Amino acid sequence: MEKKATITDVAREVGVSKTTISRYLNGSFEFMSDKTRQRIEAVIKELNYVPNSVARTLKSKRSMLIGVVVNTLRYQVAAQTVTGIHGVCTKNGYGTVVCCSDDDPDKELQGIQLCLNQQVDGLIIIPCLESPQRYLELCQQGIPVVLCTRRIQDWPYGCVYVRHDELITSMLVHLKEQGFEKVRFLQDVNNFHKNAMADAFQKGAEYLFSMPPEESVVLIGREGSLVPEALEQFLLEYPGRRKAVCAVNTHTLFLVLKELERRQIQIPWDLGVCGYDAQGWSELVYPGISSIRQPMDQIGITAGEKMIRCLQEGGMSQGHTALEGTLAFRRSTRQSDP
Amino acid sequence: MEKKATITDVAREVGVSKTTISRYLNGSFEFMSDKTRQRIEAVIKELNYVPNSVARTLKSKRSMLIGVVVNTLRYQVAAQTVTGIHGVCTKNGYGTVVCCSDDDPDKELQGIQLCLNQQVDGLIIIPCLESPQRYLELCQQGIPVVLCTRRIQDWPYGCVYVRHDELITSMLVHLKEQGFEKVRFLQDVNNFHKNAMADAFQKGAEYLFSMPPEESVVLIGREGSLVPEALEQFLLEYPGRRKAVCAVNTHTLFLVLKELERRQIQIPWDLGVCGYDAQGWSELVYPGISSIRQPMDQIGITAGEKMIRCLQEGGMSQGHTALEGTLAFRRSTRQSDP
DNA sequence: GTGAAAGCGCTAACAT
DNA sequence: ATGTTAGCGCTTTCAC
Repeated sequence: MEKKATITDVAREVGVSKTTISRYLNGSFEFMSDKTRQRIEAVIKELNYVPNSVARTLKSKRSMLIGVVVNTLRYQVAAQTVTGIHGVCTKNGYGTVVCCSDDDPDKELQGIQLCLNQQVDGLIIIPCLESPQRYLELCQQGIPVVLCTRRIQDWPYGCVYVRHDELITSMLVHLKEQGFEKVRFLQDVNNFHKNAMADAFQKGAEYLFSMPPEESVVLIGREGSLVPEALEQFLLEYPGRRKAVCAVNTHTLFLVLKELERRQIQIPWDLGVCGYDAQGWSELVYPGISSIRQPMDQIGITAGEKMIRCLQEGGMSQGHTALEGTLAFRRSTRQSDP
Repeated sequence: MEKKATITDVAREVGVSKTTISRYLNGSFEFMSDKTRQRIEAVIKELNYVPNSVARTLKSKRSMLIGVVVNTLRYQVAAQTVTGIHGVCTKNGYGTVVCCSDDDPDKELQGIQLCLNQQVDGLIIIPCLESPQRYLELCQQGIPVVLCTRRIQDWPYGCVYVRHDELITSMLVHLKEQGFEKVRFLQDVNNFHKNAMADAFQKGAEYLFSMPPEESVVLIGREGSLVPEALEQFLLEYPGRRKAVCAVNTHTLFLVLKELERRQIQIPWDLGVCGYDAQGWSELVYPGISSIRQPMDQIGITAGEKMIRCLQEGGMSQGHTALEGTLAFRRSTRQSDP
């Protein structure tokens, strides 16, 4: 367990000052003799020297680290986004510090602070707060921030999101076309992002199905424990009408399908079903479940690229990028043939 | 954009030396007057002072950071493990630096080095190499290492894994009992972990089904592009015999089911199907797919706890923990009733 | 009980 | 082309 070599060791061995070594490390060999350069190169290899980035960060205020604060890693959705971010960062020589907020504002703050404390050069956040204030303050401190996945009003810097309102509206139009008469959105928790989705749903349901807002959305809880009740109730409501539910995320969709199978509800006869699906399994579930899919990895990649760009150019991140999701219409929302 | 307060600011404001503040920060108030302590407390709050952990790390060689190097984040499996690790670390005041190896030994090394460079206090790794050497060297450098998910021979320190051989064997016994006569394991890539699983399958297939090893396993590629061919071939082989396939992971299982649906193959009549499933969707796919499930979050939690413990006690990580996976036998591997 | 002083390993003026 | 010097913000002997 030999001590790791430091810049001093290298300097001594080469016979120059630390400054010269530091210059070499930072790529300013413009005014450096070829001989010195080669000598340094050799000694570094020989001593197996790796610059200590903690010391480097302390002095230079640049850590080559990017902070990533996400709501969760548990589900495919965020994990893939992180994968995308991570890939881009690594490719550009940046490391990542990943924190989870669990959609708790306090935890989010802790995560952000942990990152700041590590002197991250930038922050990519899936925000759990609707108000941009907290994130704006970061920018005022000079830390570039890219927001992703969730859309925040009045955010003047870079962000990447998916147009859920369009996706949801298209799905509603499809349901209408297929002859459904009443619809219900199964929302798990009350956060601004899910609320925005529910909102789009309510608007569409009001316009297309003449449903009052309070009738088109139901909350089923973080773990989806209320899914059975929610379904039971919707099945009893509007007797004789053709009804369809839309699940807010993969997990909810899964629970819905499980419950419907348990109760032997016939899809789409007794009930039409659609929802967000990150994995594609909905395609395989009888009779083929219509789904909404977001390009998660693309969100991550785009967010990462935005961050890298603004880091290279200096300044804040820029530009809102709206990514397209995709809809798959399958037999679970067809009223025609089984 | 006010400058962040430093220990010097606090010391000046309180009217003591940096040393005293440092003592306060490190919790050695034993020899400190109550008055001083309270005064410091107040000033810290007033100045909104947060100790700079980079400086702290540089001096003390402890970063309160744990490095996590996983093969991927793309899939549920690893992402949940990371979630588990992250939760435990955060709870104990540690941050995490996450790196992906993509199962590439070079990238893994890069990840490890990035972590070391950030002076992580410990490393939790899903190893992509079968040989313990690289990981042992870390320990020799004094960095505690916990290996997880994949089992490495001759690893004397802490590790957490699942007994895949038992799970696979049980599944094979089940297949035998259900009257299947030939089986095939669909492996995606050739790494030591997947090979160990394939190995267990081959052993079991030889013993229970009298199949030579080369007949019981087939490689279908990282993206599973060979799934159609593999299935086609297996369906043609052993005419008249009852056959079943077992997929090495969720993605492969998904592809298998998709292809079988496309070809209108009747499960389990034409072919029995089972495999690893991380999400539970297999339950919903007709006719109910038998599955193997690993307790991913538990792996992460256990690994995290092992790390924390050895960090608190000083010394290396200890103990092999084998976690139990779970089997679900469903109609996709029943020969009796549909 | 508290403080002075010497760094940790590196960078960045400012020389030369 | 290269070196001198003064720190970054903190910890840690050792001294009082």
